[in-house]
Amino acid sequence: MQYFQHMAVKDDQLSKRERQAMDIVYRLGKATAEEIQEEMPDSPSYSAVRALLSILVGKKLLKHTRESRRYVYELAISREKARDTALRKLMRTFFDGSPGKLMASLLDAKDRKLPPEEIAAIRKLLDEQQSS
Amino acid sequence: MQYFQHMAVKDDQLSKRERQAMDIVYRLGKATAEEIQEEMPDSPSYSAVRALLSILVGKKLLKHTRESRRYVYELAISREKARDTALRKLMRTFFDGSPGKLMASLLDAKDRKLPPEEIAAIRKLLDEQQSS
DNA sequence: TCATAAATGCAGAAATATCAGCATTTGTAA
DNA sequence: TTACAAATGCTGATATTTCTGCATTTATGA
Repeated sequence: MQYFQHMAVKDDQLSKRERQAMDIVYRLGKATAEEIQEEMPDSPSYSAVRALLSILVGKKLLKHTRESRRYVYELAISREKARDTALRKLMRTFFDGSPGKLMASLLDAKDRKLPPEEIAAIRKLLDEQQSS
Repeated sequence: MQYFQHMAVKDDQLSKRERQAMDIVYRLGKATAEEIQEEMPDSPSYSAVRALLSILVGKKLLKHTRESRRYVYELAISREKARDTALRKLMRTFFDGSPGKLMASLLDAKDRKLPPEEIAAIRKLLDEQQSS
């Protein structure tokens, strides 16, 4: 297969295993093949994980740097950017693209309890939104 | 393949096309094969889409009901439940599982502006959280 | 009623993803 | 420097996913 040189592959174009691996790197920030293997559901062999990671590097979603004897894999784009993309997608899919609806859903959950200092922090952000 | 009768297949066990289709149904709530076909990236043939949807019905992720001549597909579990699952996963992957961090990120985006009535609604929810 | 258009059901071909195994390279420490 | 352990690179086998094509069923309206 031939990959685009200039643009990362879209999120919904990943195979099952590719997505599983990406989710792990999103969460960990950076990881070795071995760590990723451990985290993957129904852990594939080490060989299989490395093959998979090579594909993701080819797709420009990950980059790897050698650390002494082995590769460490990390995101090719910033975690913040990836996070924002994922957040937007979730909003679009489940909340009609409305951040307000998403927040309402977060606050509505009966089993979630925000610590007071986080509540205070959010109030502050709301003030800023309103005044700007 | 044999599917579990009692439990929906986990989110990270879906193939690329399966996930694309599910995302569309999550967004639309319910849809015909034709609508799903139109929404899918690199729209596959109508036949291919129906084959895919049959698999998802087999996996108990979708259910279909006949409406006059054709099937209409919809979620097997409530949209709200699916939404909550997705939200939790996003929190875990990108926000250390903290709803506060997620909200902060939503409010922090410079390009997003919440309408005043939504801000008010959120303040109200915060009050309730704090008093309960 | 019956011709027709529009949908389904299914079998298996084609494409893609996943994986294992092994030769090779690389770093380490004796 | 050299033996060894630990990693990579790569090829091709296997498994799964994706898709096509066609026979069949179903609703509609002339």
